[in-house]
Amino acid sequence: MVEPVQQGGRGPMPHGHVTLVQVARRAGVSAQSVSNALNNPDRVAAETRKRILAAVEELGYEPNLSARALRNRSSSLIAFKMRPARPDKASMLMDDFLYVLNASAVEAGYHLILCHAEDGPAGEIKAYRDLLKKTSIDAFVLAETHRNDDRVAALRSWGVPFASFGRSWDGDEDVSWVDVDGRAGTRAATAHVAAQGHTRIGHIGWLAESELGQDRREGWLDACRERELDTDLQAAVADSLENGRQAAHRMLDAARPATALVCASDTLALGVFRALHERGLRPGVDVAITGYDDSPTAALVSPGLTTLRQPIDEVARQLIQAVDHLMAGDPRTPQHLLLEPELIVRDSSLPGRRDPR
Amino acid sequence: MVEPVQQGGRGPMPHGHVTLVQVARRAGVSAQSVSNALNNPDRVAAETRKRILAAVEELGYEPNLSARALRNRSSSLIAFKMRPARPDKASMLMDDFLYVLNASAVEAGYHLILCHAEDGPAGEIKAYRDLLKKTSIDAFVLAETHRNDDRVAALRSWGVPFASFGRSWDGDEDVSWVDVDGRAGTRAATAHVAAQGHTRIGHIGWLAESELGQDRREGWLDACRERELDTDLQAAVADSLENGRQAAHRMLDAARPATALVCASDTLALGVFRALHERGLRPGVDVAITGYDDSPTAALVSPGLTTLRQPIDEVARQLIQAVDHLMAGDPRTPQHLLLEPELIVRDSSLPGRRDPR
DNA sequence: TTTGGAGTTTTTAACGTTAATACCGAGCTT
DNA sequence: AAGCTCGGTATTAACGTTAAAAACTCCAAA
Repeated sequence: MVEPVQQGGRGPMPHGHVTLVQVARRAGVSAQSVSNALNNPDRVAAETRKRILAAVEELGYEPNLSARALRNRSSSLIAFKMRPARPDKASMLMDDFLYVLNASAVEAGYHLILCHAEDGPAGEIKAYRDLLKKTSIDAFVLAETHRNDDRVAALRSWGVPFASFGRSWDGDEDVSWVDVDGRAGTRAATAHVAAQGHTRIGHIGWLAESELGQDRREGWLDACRERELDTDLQAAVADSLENGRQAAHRMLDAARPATALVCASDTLALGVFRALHERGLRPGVDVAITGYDDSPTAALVSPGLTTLRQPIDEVARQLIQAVDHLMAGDPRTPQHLLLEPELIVRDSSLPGRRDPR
Repeated sequence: MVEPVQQGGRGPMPHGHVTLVQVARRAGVSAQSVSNALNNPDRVAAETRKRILAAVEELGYEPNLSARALRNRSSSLIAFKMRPARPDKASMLMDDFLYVLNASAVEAGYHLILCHAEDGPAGEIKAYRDLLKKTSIDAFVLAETHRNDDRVAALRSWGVPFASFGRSWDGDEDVSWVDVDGRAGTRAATAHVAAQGHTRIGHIGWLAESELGQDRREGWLDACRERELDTDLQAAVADSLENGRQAAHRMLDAARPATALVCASDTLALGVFRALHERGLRPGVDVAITGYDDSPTAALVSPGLTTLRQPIDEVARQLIQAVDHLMAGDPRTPQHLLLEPELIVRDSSLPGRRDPR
């Protein structure tokens, strides 16, 4: 594919692909020695190695991954499956996550290949299997694990290394995962509004089936209990703007209405914004609001939305490190890593200063 | 990598990878005949072919892509480079684009592999080159092309098929591209607010260097001229919330202030929201606003932001089709395809109905 | 002088696939 | 009957790499 290129200056650029054999000829050794010089440096004499590396440099040699994959059954590919973007959601940072995941993968000497599956969990497993059949994949990265995740079972039964963004909710110690402490995050958000003097703090969270939602709810409960505040204002709904809006109306219509609403997502929080808008109330000034995720939207709305920023960059980096360790047979694996989200305070939770202009 | 799996029911699932030779043995033919049965059906007798396909089915054979890549110098991989997500921007739909790009790629028998480059344009080209050196890539998909794009020159000089999201601004007819008609979109948005009776319509657009920004500005100019409206209210700024905010203040402070603002991005439009918020004015009711992109945020803010939705799903599909055609040596290539964005009308551009509740 | 390594390098073979070629028999032509 | 074409199939070789084994060199120990 790569044709003769006038790369301008800087050494001769030979045409076509440079192979081991060409490097070997140049250095006056066998192909195997070149391979060894690169992969098992201690097997070649220092002097020879220097000569070989010079030749590698000079010819701009890069090992061919297909050949290597064929021979070694390891492709230096890490697979990841994206979800379809739901239009309603406040953009899930997938974007950024994927970028860093890829960057980290490349840095560690891998490449990211995307996986695609049409339908539900069974389809996803089939997709993994098909991918494995046709091109050896070194490892998988999973996202959004849930209780009794079939994907985990499948990958494990195939003996393929993987790490998941999302802890193993069924307490399976044998899985490498990285996750964000939603409970601590929500507790921090709740503590923050409590510190503003609020005592009627409602929580708009996800359905009870959602482990993630339950985790976040616990944080709110923790903070309320620590302060002996009421915990009667809570909603468990599916994640959508409309549900957030309706839940907010309910909590503001209550006999003793909420003065602050802690939400399990930015999407829900923006639903609260809408409800306030409809009632002629002002976010922050009249009712304190916090979201979760620090989606791009949170920074862009007026007033800005107080929210929790997940360290997704770090999550991505650690996931790659985790699979890398797994592949290297690191004895300290499996790794478990629970990261803290960061509270980003904006005007939606602050009573004061309006119209800075 | 794939270990013995109890797949439960449905035929014997042999362990390890199934190879051509195994299928051949099962069907009582040579390996080459199996290969032909799959790749050159007309070279084998119908009867034999049937027997072979049965064996393929039965054993669940999938050709090994590494071996194929090695032999054919074609990997069925399509490479795409993501940009880092800019925090300030209203999420660029990359998410969705990438999802559909991958889905289409898989549907067409390819896989998407992500590319990573640290620094600017030179780094990107180097990344492409490195990738090509180590694993044959069938094609590239580029995004955000600009005038005199070095990447285009490089890929062409290497003879690698590629298609770009973004027309060839320098009028190079020899490139396959898919793009969205920003001019038509902005014209439609401007016409829409004009139809609401606005006559002082300002435009907040991007810097003149940006071909994309210039294209969108033309649409606004078109619509204004068609109606003989003033075109004195315009700003050319970098894409950020803050710039949008400042530009809006300027246009509202003018001797004859704007009553409607057509923006080149949702990010800028949200800057306008903020400016109005600071002035105690209401989007839609007091000043009509339109954005561009239909980012998730546009639907979530209150009031909803009128904006232009790019058919990115279609763009992604067409890009894959374009590279597919290129690889197939389709004589109708290169393809050029200019798609129309869709105006999404929300309350930010409508005077009436407040507080539906 | 032989033996035995240790250290270094080369040779061989294989990973799974497919283009190119060789082979084979049936049906033609001359 | 010899020669030819042709549809169908099998054989060979090669893509670039690396594990495994073989070979060679040098030197210390027996």
